[in-house]
Amino acid sequence: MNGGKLPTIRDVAARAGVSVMTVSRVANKQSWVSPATRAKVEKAIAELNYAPNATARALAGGDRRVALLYRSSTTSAYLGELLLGGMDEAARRHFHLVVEQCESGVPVEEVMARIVQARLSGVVMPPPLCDWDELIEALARQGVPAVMMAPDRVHTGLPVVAIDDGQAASDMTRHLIELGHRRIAFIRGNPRHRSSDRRLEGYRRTMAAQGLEVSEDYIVEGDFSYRSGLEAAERLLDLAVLPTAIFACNDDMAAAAITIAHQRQISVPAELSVCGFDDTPLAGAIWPALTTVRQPIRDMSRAAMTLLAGAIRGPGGESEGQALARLDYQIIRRQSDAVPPLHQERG
Amino acid sequence: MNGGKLPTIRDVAARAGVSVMTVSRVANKQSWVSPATRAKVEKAIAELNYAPNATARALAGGDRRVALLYRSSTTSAYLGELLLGGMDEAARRHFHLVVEQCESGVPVEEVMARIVQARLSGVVMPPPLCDWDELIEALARQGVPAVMMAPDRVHTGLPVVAIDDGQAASDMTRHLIELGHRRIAFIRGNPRHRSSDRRLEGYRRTMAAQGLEVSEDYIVEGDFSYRSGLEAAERLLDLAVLPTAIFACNDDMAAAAITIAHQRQISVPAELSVCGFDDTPLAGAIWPALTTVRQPIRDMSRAAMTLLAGAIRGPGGESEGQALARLDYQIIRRQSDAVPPLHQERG
DNA sequence: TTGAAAGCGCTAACAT
DNA sequence: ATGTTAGCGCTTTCAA
Repeated sequence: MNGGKLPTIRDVAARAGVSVMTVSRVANKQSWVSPATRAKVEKAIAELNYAPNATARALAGGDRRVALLYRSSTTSAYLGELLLGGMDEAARRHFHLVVEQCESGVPVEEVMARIVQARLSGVVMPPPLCDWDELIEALARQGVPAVMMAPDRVHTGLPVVAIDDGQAASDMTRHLIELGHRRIAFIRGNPRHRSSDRRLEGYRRTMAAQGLEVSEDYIVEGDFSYRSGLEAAERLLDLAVLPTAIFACNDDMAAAAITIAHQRQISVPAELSVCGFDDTPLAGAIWPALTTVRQPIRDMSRAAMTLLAGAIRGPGGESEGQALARLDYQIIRRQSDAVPPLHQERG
Repeated sequence: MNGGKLPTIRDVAARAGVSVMTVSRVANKQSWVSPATRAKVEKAIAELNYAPNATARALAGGDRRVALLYRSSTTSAYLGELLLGGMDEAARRHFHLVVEQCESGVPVEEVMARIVQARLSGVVMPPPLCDWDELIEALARQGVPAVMMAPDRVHTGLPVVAIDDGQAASDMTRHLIELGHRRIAFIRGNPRHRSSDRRLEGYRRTMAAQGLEVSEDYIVEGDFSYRSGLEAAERLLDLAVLPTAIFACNDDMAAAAITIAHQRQISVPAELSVCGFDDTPLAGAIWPALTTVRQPIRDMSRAAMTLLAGAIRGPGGESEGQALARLDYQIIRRQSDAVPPLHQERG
């Protein structure tokens, strides 16, 4: 052995009787190498148990660093999903994936400085960062490729990965209507997140399409937090004419609605159906388990990496232009939705 | 500007009128540099907005790569917490933190090969990896420093970070007893996880200390999953003499117990108190919100990094010896525990 | 206290 | 199809 040290490309070259360049070519499955030479090199690689040194490769200019930006407000579960999705895709493309915290209190210039100094050749921006306009503009000015995950509004010229929020909300609304619900209430998310608006629109559109009037009392505002869901649900269940279903903009608020219903002895789903959005782990662990819309975060993160790879080109090169990955959502039906009370009587 | 390129150590040296070595010393706050020289260099660094290139630094032999190993069975929430805790600590110590998946199906040799080839100078092993004996032995043989997070049994000579599971369970049990409970049931976790056993022991010890007999019917087995909690709770609530409290080995199983109670119209906490362990996000989002023991995963991950740093020494150097970081747990009281029914009548 | 030289392990650009 | 020559940006000797 080489003194306890790992074999280098030079060791392989020596053993195979070729130059290091040839080994490099074989290792990168690049360029033309004669089958005979390739075989020799591969044999040497196998015998030495050689694996290229990622650091050296990166220094020499091969690899690139891309970052997964996140806000501290991101839940660890979401972050974990992003990571699990992004990692292998990044590795496959010889990207180094680094995770960078990025707070809103910090001035954009400072964030940009960090990004530049970290030698990042691209960034993935999950919500809510993907809606920080100043940052997006600064990135564009500096020519740092970025891909947005589930942004509120689609910035022209930027790659985006998302599901169709409006369509998903529409589908869920239709599902409730088909169950027989007529009085369906809606808990909005933070008004600054436009994804909330798009979900609201999907809901409105479908209600209208089915000829169902929506009282404005039935649309209450939340901010995606469990707490806000508590308040929203109370307002809803204080109404003179109770809704038979509540569709919340995310799972936390839906869980809150279920909690309030419990407290008021309103049975879910017998008397009240409650649906959420996101399919967080919470959805399966509350009682009754939540019917919700699943966003494939992990797949979206993977797709974001792929898009980012496309957007990263030679330094100063022009951007790849817009790209959009629309991923499939799924309505996960559990136990929080049912035929409304009136229908049950009739049946 | 240097043609759009980032300033290198050489640019700084030139501008400060010193050698690159001096700049390197200043950048690393190392060795002796005269205050005057240091000032000059720092000025140049500031003016150029210089930041050392981590990749180059790593290649030249400065930095080290440490890995956070994980199993695919790890929830993304847990992984996220590990990451959030470990990252800054790793960065502060000039460690590159990489995240590596590590399945149980794979032979140990293969895992070791990956670890060696990835040039890892240390690994953090969260559960359940920290209880894979063969891997631990292989790591020791190869001299790869590793620190265990919340392992089932304490391997001599290995750094460990954990909370006192037994004491925490004991505290929670005492809390229930002080509320007035006498018939306290226990849902165990996977029997292969000894942390489950330690929690059970803590429970048993405290029950005994208070002179309370524990029927073996009151101790049922789960495997940490929500599903298993469902079954365990059903067995418990099928008993002739119902417990007034259920203490589950983790939050998922506690949530399951609450679900079953709901289904049987048993009011929680009025008729049945339910407590969990871990304080996952789930705990705060179910109804009633779960009283549970909080493990400071993030802090534990941070502590693990610190221990790992201590364990990593010059190549072939002797290990630092054993180290143990015992972190503080906390009993988070929410709404799932209360005085038992009988006491209420008396009061 | 500071500097000069020699790489770390690899790849890009040019030979051949 | 394969080899040669230069570095990438930093740190580590060793000298001054």
